[in-house]
Amino acid sequence: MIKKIGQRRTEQRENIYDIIKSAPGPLSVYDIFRIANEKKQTTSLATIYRTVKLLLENDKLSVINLSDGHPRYSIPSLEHHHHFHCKQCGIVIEIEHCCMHLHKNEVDGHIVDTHEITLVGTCKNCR
Amino acid sequence: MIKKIGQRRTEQRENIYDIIKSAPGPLSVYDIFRIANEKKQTTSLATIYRTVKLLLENDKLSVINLSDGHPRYSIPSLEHHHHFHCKQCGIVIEIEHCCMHLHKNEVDGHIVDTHEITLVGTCKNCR
DNA sequence: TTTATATTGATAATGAGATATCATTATTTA
DNA sequence: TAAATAATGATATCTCATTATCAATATAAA
Repeated sequence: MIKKIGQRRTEQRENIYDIIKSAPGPLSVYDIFRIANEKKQTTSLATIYRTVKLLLENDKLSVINLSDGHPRYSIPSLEHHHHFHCKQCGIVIEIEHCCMHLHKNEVDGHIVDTHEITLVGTCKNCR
Repeated sequence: MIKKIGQRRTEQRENIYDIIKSAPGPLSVYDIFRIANEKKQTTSLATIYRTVKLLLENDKLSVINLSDGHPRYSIPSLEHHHHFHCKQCGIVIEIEHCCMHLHKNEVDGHIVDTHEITLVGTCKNCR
């Protein structure tokens, strides 16, 4: 249960936040929409976009961008972690381990074919 | 110089391929457009899109997707490598080293603030 | 050099994600 | 409970990357 989202507490916003919070990994807008429908919760896409934007502006969500072009949102966590992206079903799952375990082709029961690493910072020309 | 792109050899396609080949890292469509303009080469955006698509279909290019939503293209290389993404200027540079060097906050003179790792494969539910 | 046609450039059209609109509904405060 | 107004839902609109169109041009083969 989050303290406050926006100026009024609404069922839709609570539901959206809870869906993101209880997911095993970051969710896209359509993931949230689908899960809400499965739970028989009435939530329009417009409200999901509005709520996600609101949560982002208040630093209550973090974003990751994978290769499929759909940003995914999750509750920010202090722990350093990475993601597993299933090519078959598209699910994204948080991985506790860091890069030193990459030599194994299996993590938490998932088969790892490849990995993508992007270092982010300031290049030597911009220093 | 590439052997053949499409059915006819054109200056525009040669130029586009050369721009990608001589870049320090993968380029977006607009990167290519900008560089072509800087070189006083006449190349329309449509032709860049067409040429990139053509090269992709013939496995002469590989793609990476970063967090800004603009796919970037480079000549495929056999070596396993990763990318450095500058938050300031947006440039993407190939990095020779792999994950075991991530404990350093500097690579090739670039300052590394964070890194993003995505493992790609088949999740245990899809096995 | 001529002919056939692949390619280009300019621009209109498309498509999809995200946002804006606005009447209706729900929430908060008095 | 009533009043004020924030939020929702349905949908129109916007934005922007990408694709399609088509006349003009460039390339390759005869």
